[in-house]
Amino acid sequence: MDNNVNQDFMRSVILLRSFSDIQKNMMLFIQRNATENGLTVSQYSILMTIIRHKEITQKVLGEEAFLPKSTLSQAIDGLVKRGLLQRHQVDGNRREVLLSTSKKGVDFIKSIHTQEGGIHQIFQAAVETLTEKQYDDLLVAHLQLSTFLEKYHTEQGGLVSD
Amino acid sequence: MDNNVNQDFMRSVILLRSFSDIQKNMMLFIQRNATENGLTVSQYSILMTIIRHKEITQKVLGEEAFLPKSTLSQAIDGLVKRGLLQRHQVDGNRREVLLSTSKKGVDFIKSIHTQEGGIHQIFQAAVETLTEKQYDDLLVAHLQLSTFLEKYHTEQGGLVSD
DNA sequence: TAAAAACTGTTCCATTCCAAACAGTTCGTT
DNA sequence: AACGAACTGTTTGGAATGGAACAGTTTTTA
Repeated sequence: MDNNVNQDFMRSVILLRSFSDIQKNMMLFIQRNATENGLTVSQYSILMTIIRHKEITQKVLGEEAFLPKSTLSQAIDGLVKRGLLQRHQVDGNRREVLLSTSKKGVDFIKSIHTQEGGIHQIFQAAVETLTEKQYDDLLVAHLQLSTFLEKYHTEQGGLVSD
Repeated sequence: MDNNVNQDFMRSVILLRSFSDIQKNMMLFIQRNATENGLTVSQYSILMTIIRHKEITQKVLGEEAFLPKSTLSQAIDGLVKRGLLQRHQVDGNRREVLLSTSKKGVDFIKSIHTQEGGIHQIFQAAVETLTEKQYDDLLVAHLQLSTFLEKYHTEQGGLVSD
């Protein structure tokens, strides 16, 4: 019988939906939160990524934020024009562009973090309903899944030949 | 000291990133999987939602798939033109539209499910790296978070006044 | 040290997305 | 029944997205 096969399949579908539900719920908050602050979701991602680095090249930023370079280039343009980011040239490298947040940018990001009803506030409240153990287990399981998925990407498109 | 406040905040940020990582990894697969089959991501979502119902109205479909009705209307148009979905009128209700999959649609969805290197195949392999307990705990924790987030939505925009 | 290849970022444009305006239908009130 | 409000789905128009072509820079190869 293919009962096992079918059951494995169902387990995967159920978990996929579970992620999907959370993801879409979060996206609604993020989209609203971004729009309220005059940002696109891409720009929001960029800011949240860049804040974790002092400086970062566009290339690395694109990898971390999972954004195609064309989108990145345009989104950054908007942020620079608003004075939230700065572009630098690196000495001895006229190809790569270094990005960093301006004072104004840092303040702006902080204000988003603490915004009433923003994704960060709400998600923090949500996390507080979890026990320590639940939280830790969750991170471990997520990392396990993430690592697996990432491995498949690097195998260029998930095509595995023997 | 606000050490605790800060720590709570960090915990939430870390988990948010953890979800974000998985989400973006999954999106890469889904996007590729959709494009390969000539679908937009919205259309992909629609098909995956509709397959779990025999019939569904556009309104309900929109709620389950978290898609705005304008996007929905156009995405469905494409699917109907490709002969994957059918629109029906309900007797005694000339406003709502009932949607269902055609035979061709069902076959199409099945073929996506079993596609080599598709999100379903890869995610299933990923899920198999989890123990039963990890899997069950994951679902519980997700549901807990999902429920919390959903509650905030219905509170129309997360604004809570006393 | 040329020429070719690879690499980083920009520009272009066709497609997709979604808020808002709209059209038609149903419900509620009088 | 008639009016207005609410509801479901479509159309419209402007913005966001991302693949592909491109421009300039650096590295590799011959």
